[in-house]
Amino acid sequence: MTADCAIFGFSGDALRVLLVRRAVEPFKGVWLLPGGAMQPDETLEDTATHLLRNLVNVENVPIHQVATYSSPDRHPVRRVITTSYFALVSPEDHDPIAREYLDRVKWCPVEQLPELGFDHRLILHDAYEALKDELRQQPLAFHLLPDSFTLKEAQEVYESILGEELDRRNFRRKILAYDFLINTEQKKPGVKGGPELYRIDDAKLGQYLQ
Amino acid sequence: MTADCAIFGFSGDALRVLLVRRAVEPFKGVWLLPGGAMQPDETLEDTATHLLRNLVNVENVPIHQVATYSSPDRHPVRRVITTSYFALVSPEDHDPIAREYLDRVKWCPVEQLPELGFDHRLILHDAYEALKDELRQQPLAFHLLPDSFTLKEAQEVYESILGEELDRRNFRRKILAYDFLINTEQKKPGVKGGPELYRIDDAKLGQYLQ
DNA sequence: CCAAAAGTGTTTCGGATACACCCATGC
DNA sequence: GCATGGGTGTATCCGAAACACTTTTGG
Repeated sequence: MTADCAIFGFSGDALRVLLVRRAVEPFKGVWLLPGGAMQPDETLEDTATHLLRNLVNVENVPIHQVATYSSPDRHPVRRVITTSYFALVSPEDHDPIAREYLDRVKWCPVEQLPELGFDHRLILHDAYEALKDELRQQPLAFHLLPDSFTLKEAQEVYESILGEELDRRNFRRKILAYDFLINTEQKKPGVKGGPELYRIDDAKLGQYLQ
Repeated sequence: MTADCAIFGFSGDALRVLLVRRAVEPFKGVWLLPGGAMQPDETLEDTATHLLRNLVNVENVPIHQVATYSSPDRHPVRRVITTSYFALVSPEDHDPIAREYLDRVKWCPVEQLPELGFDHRLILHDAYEALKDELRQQPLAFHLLPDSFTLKEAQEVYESILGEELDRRNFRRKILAYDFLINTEQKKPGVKGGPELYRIDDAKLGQYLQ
């Protein structure tokens, strides 16, 4: 029993997902989603949370269960049932660390995926769809932004995740309708137009999540 | 590793869910959702499908995965991870059969649930929410109806599942917008108003499912 | 005939979309 | 000063919801 995690990150340009490369057989040299075996006294959520801590060194990032995959032949050697999760983090937080049975770790743009081992292509596809569904229903991407940010930057996060362009004015109205956005009354220097900087009221944002 | 299944049935009056009562310890005499252990060469979907065949003798009923529960203490004796599914069947198809470690099986109205063992109250709650979400998005309840039926009967199925009353005219327009409903040009006798009977084009209905 | 239920069409509302103008800044 | 981007408001569209009248049938 394992937990596989699609760790999505936004780095300022494109949405990326963390991939690892196995250093041991089977599937040596093949790219995979990071995964870990569930330990005797932990939940699958614990397992996924440990992955996040070990690979990208983040704590308290919400994880979302997606689905469970149980085909008997999905792993060529032994029976492995896996439950998938997704999480959203900022890649800058920490460089991913290759360790144990992995020899490489990389942030891969979701539009330029290599071949993935096992059934991880399917798992990633399902996780990405779940991420988009969630983002359309609740504002779960604001922890990717710096302490203060412009609405343009927030919009770029949304567009990168959803993979589509959004109307600037409609996006603005939609997220300003929330009350967790606080106008700092300051303008971001060095940018034409002088965009206003906003920050998040964490307590109020939390009310919209989950 | 087990699969637990919330088997929902519509019997003409209210939405019901199939509950079983354990005949052995632990939790002897306690009501539960039916569940089964995954066998070595089957998927969890297979396990859930076998439950449906053994308990209510139906085949080819679509099942929907809901979530996986892995808390170490959810089962008092040993570690059991379970993946939940829901399915929609017609209770008239077959009387449920008590066998093996069960001494009773019943169709229980979802509004009058007894105490459930383990964490099955939570599992059932999640499954019911998933059922409602799915029904709002796709017409997955028409196999509960007889070969020919009135729109009123179809509406009652929807209302029982969703637990809310629907506007007759809006409901009518919404489902007539689909092209899988065929007017048989016959009227149902014995009912005031002389409602028209419809039947389903299975091939076209299938296009809207999944 | 009359009560009850079925068939039909219109209005309204809210959210989402599309779109145009003015203002602020960097160069 | 001018090109680029930011801030603001309005018209439109679409699906959902609310709603009233006529027709058909059983009693």
